[in-house]
Amino acid sequence: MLSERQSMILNAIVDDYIRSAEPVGSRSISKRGDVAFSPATIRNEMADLEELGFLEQPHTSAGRIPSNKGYRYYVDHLAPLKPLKAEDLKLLKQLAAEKLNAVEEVVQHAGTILASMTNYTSILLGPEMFNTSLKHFQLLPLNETTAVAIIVTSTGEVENKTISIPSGVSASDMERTANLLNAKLAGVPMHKLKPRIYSEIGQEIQRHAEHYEQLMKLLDDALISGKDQKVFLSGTTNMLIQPEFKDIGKLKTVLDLLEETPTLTRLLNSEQKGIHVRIGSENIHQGFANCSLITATYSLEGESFGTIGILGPTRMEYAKVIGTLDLLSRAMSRALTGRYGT
Amino acid sequence: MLSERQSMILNAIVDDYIRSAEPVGSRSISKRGDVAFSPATIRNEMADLEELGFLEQPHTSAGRIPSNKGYRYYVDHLAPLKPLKAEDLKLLKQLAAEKLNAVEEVVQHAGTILASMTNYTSILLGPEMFNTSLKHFQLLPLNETTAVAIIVTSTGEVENKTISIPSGVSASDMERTANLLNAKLAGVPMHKLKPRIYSEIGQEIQRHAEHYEQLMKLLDDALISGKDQKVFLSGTTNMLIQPEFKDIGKLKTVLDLLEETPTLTRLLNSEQKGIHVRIGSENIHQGFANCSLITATYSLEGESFGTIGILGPTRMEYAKVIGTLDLLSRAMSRALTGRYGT
DNA sequence: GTTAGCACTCTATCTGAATGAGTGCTAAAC
DNA sequence: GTTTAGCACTCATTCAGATAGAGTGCTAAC
Repeated sequence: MLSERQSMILNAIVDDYIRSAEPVGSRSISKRGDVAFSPATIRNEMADLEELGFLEQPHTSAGRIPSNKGYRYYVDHLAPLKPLKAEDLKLLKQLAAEKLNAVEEVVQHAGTILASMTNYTSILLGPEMFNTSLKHFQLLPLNETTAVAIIVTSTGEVENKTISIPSGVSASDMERTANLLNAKLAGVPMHKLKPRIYSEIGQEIQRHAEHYEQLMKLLDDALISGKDQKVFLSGTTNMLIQPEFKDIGKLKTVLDLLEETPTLTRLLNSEQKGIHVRIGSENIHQGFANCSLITATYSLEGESFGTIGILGPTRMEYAKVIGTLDLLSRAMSRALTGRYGT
Repeated sequence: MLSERQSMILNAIVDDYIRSAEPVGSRSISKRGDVAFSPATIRNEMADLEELGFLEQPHTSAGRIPSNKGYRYYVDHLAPLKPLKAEDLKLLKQLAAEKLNAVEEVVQHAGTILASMTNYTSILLGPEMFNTSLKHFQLLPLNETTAVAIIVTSTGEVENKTISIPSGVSASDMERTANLLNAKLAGVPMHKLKPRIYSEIGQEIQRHAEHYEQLMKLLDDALISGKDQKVFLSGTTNMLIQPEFKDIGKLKTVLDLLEETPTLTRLLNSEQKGIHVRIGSENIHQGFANCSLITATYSLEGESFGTIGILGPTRMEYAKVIGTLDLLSRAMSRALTGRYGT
């Protein structure tokens, strides 16, 4: 492992580089004050750190920049969790104070705040269906051929889907079916809905209405929606101000990826509870090779509920972002539990 | 006005510049073939055109580039409506063929196609509330303090809003109120909803339920939503490939503006029926000074319904975009009328 | 009215020199 | 043995000057 002094030097280099985005030289480290050795000594250590893979050198006569391994060490061992600035705390309090009714509004607003606090891009995943249950189901015919299916969840999320009515199915058939679902399945977790329909409701439908097959087909269509978590993006243009993305090509790669909702969902969903940091190539998608992603989960009454992420260049203000994310995820959990807890 | 020959030369210059993004010289015009004069003659005409304000010169020894006035003349007089390429037509047909139920899906999909066909950014405005009517209204209590209000329009759009229940209002109060609205106001145009509530429903509520004031307040809250048209963006990253936006500063100005939904709504809504071209400073917002916006409207049974826009640099392929937009707006109108027409 | 010819202008590109930040090594100091 | 001063060396960046090339405007000839 690294010696005390090596740690200090690595820490100083990462810190400086995060601020300046320029290779860090031995002299500037020596002058910082927190590493009281001469440039020559620091140079020797830097050579060692490079050999160990924690640092890289763009070219022979340049300073050093952290490698992914270097960032990883920095994050795992050193990052001192600075307390947030007063003005940032005020922004966070604002979230709690605002009178937001719908979960989606809370999530959306949290994303905006996060992006403006960090100057990076925020990616938030809305509530997982997994943890909400059915509040109300409705089938509303629009004309002879199409109808709208509306699902309301326990958290007040409304999903809707326009479907075509299978031939032969009447308005009263649909009404009866919807009533049946509400009577039998209100309160059932969303992810258990389909199995329950097949096991219980099917027979009931068969008894009460004609066109069993068609009605089941219709329900199948109606319940496909809402499967996917909603993705909220904020601060995408913050990517533009990062010097590592002054190259339009790299920028486009990242921005294009940010438009792909499924990619984002996959990216954020792969984390368990708590705060996680993925640095550069540790990211699943290789288009994010120059980026780091820090994620946290928020919850409703202890049940993990959704994910918050901050995407920025690998040269990211880890300490600040981790601190912010930690506070914000707690604030969100509190806000939601206060509103929708039993 | 311009002479025949001046027109030809202006046309050639704009055409060349749209392709190359580089100032156009007299020699290259002469070599194109369609203006059979020597460079010297063309130079004389170019000097005149510059004096008249149709052309600009970046510096003394460079070629000419079109001014906004030049583009305007090009668009108004010259742009020959080229027939679309076969592959593009196929893409358009695809839109008609796809089985899309909801209006929003049609709009969204049209935007994607448009962006990929033109390589610019598409901005589409969803249906105007103005032209849809109420299909169904519902109030669903979530717990003691909050409820979800759901509005379904004649086109199958579902708007929902979570609201807090004024104290004293009971579930049965809400149910009765919702039933009343459905009975009395189904089929009423959305924009007439509020006036009708005040004039007719108010008294009814007063007769049937307690807490008149609170219920009216609740309805007021519930109907605020859905006021704004939805904005669909596609191909924002196409801005990055335009050489005029290799300057990150300019790029950020435009991309930031694209995130401001109200600005976009205002921008697109200011047009009457048909196709319109706004060039550079003709745009309302001065952040779009380097851009041109081409808009078209789509309709349902002749009633103007929403707007489609293409945003690109002033150096835009006007002929192609206008042609595409014309076809697409017709295709959308057809698709919608086929599905939701009476 | 049109065009060839030519001087002139201005940008972009290349070259080479100077600058300076930073390293690695060696030898002396602690 | 550890630390540091000193020095030669490397490499990117910057700047000035030279050059090439694209394009113009003007004049005079056709």
